[in-house]
Amino acid sequence: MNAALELAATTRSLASLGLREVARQAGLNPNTFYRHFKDFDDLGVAMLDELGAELRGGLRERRMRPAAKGFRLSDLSDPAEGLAQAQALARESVGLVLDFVMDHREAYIVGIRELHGTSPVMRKAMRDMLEGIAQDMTEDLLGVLKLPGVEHDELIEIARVIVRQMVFFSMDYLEEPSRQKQIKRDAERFILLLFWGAIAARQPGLLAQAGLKFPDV
Amino acid sequence: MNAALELAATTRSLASLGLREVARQAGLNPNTFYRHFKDFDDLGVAMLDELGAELRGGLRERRMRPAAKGFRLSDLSDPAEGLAQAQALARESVGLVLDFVMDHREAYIVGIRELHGTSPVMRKAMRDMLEGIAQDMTEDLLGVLKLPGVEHDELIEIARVIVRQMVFFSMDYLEEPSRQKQIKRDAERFILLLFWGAIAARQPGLLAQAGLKFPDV
DNA sequence: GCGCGGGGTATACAATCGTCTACCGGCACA
DNA sequence: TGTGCCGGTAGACGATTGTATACCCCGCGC
Repeated sequence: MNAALELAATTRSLASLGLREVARQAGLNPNTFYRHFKDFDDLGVAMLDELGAELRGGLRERRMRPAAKGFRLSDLSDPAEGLAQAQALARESVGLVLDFVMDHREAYIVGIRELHGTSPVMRKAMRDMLEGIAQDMTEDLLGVLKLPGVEHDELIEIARVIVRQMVFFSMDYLEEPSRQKQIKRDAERFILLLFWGAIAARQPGLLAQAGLKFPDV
Repeated sequence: MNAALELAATTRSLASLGLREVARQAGLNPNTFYRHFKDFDDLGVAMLDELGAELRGGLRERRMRPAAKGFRLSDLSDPAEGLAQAQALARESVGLVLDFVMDHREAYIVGIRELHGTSPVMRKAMRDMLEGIAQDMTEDLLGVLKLPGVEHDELIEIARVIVRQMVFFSMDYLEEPSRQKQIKRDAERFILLLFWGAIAARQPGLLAQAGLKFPDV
């Protein structure tokens, strides 16, 4: 698996790897590959299991860190408070994801490639992992902050959108080191815009005074 | 180019195509390839130029269609009116993109694959095209609707985010035909949430009454 | 009338590929 | 004490690949 990652980091595609190639890199006989994996998909899934678990676990853990925990408040009805928490949480989570991708540069790039890649198996595995992260995020958010009137079903939709958008932000972050601060800012802002929209959309009375009504899509 | 597209639609990756393979499919001699393209990147860019122009042009054209034009109002200061327009425009544009990807299924899938693919050249070409679409969208939006207080710089940020998110929505749309109505709804809702957030964030007086203030990121 | 170059072809080359069959050492376990 | 099997090896197979060299024909411009 290490050999495959090293090769993919330069060749930059798992599917395009030859099994002889990785065997050579690993200093093993080509046939030995079959002793461990039946497919290249098999290898890919195994790698994703490792790295994916690390990312997902890391995200959860860091969401529970002091910095985040400091914002844990019990049920609060003040929307402004909720928004302030959302901001802090967004900043924490964005920083965390971007740190992770910097720490696992090659693995991350290779992984993202598989997200729209050739193998249906890998595509599904990647999607499932992103979905899992979105689920985690929803759960954590529900526990940590109360966005007034925003329920689970709505929150997970938002979480999915955030996770997917972070794929792009992360790629930019890796590929344009000079713009990293700016990108981080944009990502945070994007998330807040969504929360802001979600809160406002569910507070009809709040904006009704101005003649505004969120369209019922 | 047709041969390459046909092959990529089944093999589903441009980079993984062999030049002998496409030559065979095209009924030509392998070496003939070199008479037209020096690289596979070269071929890819040529294909993207064709299809990309069609998508981009189609989008602009359909944004100017009667259905969209009906919503063209001159400078209006009523935010509610702006939001209603935004909704109609979002619906029109989403429908348009999703129609296009349905009409160019294979080409679209192949293209998206290159967005995070192996070749730096193709990646850049794809990014540039998406950026172009975002620019178009910004321009059109500025012409058609006035979101109070939302300026060009802010709008293009939103446009970029929308375009990228539509990449995912489109893939879902293609791969889960049974959920198409739902996906279309989600996409529209996502866009509205953004606009909603943008409007609200720029109307401090509007929500200040409720003690809300959009954080200054 | 001639040259030349653009599009197309034929053949050949060395590499690499995935897979098949067969062999082997060691460890677990009966 | 023996027997399986797990991880690793060796060699060979036919297929396919990218590219190099060389030949070809048609049409256009001088």
